[in-house]
Amino acid sequence: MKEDTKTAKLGLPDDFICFATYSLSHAFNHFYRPLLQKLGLTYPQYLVMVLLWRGDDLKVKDIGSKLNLESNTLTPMLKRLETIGLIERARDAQDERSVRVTLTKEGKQLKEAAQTIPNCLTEAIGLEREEMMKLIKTLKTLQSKLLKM
Amino acid sequence: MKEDTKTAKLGLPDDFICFATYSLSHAFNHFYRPLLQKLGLTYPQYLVMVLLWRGDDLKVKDIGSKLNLESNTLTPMLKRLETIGLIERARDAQDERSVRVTLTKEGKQLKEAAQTIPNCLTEAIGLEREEMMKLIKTLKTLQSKLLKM
DNA sequence: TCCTATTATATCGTGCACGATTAAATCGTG
DNA sequence: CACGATTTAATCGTGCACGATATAATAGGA
Repeated sequence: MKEDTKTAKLGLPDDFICFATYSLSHAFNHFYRPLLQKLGLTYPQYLVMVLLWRGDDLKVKDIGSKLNLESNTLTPMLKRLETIGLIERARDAQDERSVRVTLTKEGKQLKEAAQTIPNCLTEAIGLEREEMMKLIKTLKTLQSKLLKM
Repeated sequence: MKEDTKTAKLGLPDDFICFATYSLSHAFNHFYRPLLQKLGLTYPQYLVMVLLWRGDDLKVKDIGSKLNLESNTLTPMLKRLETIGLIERARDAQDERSVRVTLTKEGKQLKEAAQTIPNCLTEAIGLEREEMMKLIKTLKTLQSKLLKM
């Protein structure tokens, strides 16, 4: 594209990488939207469901630390997932401060319908697994450096 | 709640590149927030300002195509930038469908205060220029594949 | 025990993301 | 020239992101 020459000329690669990430993040959102619409999920809701499919019965705190989100974002989101009948929320009997999140029968069943999604992505981007893992590692390294500041 | 538990041990599926991007995008947000707070800008607002600092007088459409955003997001955001006195919005005399966005004197002056931000990022991530350009190219390739679906 | 600090979740306000829709200007073709 | 199609912004509703704050439960120490 034209903006390549434009930005390169101005010598702001550092700005440019935040542009690239910002843009790519939206692109993933665009890509997933139609697939997730069939499941009745938004993208962040899908991430929560993936976590629960991998290990049911998580505290809000657990979900938050894995997705880097806090209760101000998660509480309303989990309430929506509860409203549509995919999860249940209940105070932990041992520690009433915590809320435990568990899958309902419907929530567990949805996993089947979601199985094809990762394959759709793999086909779309057409990267070898090893190449992809390398890229992911690079992105994670970058992220940890940013958050350490 | 230190970063090591937030990033290094992110319990997300390692083979989901979308998770890494999602997380990295938020990490950029976290990184920029305190720096931008001094300028009175949010992260998306900063991206718009960077575009305008690179080349003043852009149509809403131009900004949108570079940031992958549309008028439903941009119009309110640009109005806020106008309210705080950094930009001006005016219909294009040649084509009244378009709105041209230009920097005010204050908007141009803010560029000086923003000059240090890219250096902060460069120091934080510690990547060689060439390595960075390579990564950016990879991200852009990925994005174009996703959007082609 | 009581008191204070910490922890976990919830609430509120502002701003961004985006599908759907609307309205107006312009374009293209007959 | 006329008129339907396209283009460009704006508007609306819902959901997410997040700082600030509130509330209740628990932990730890004097």
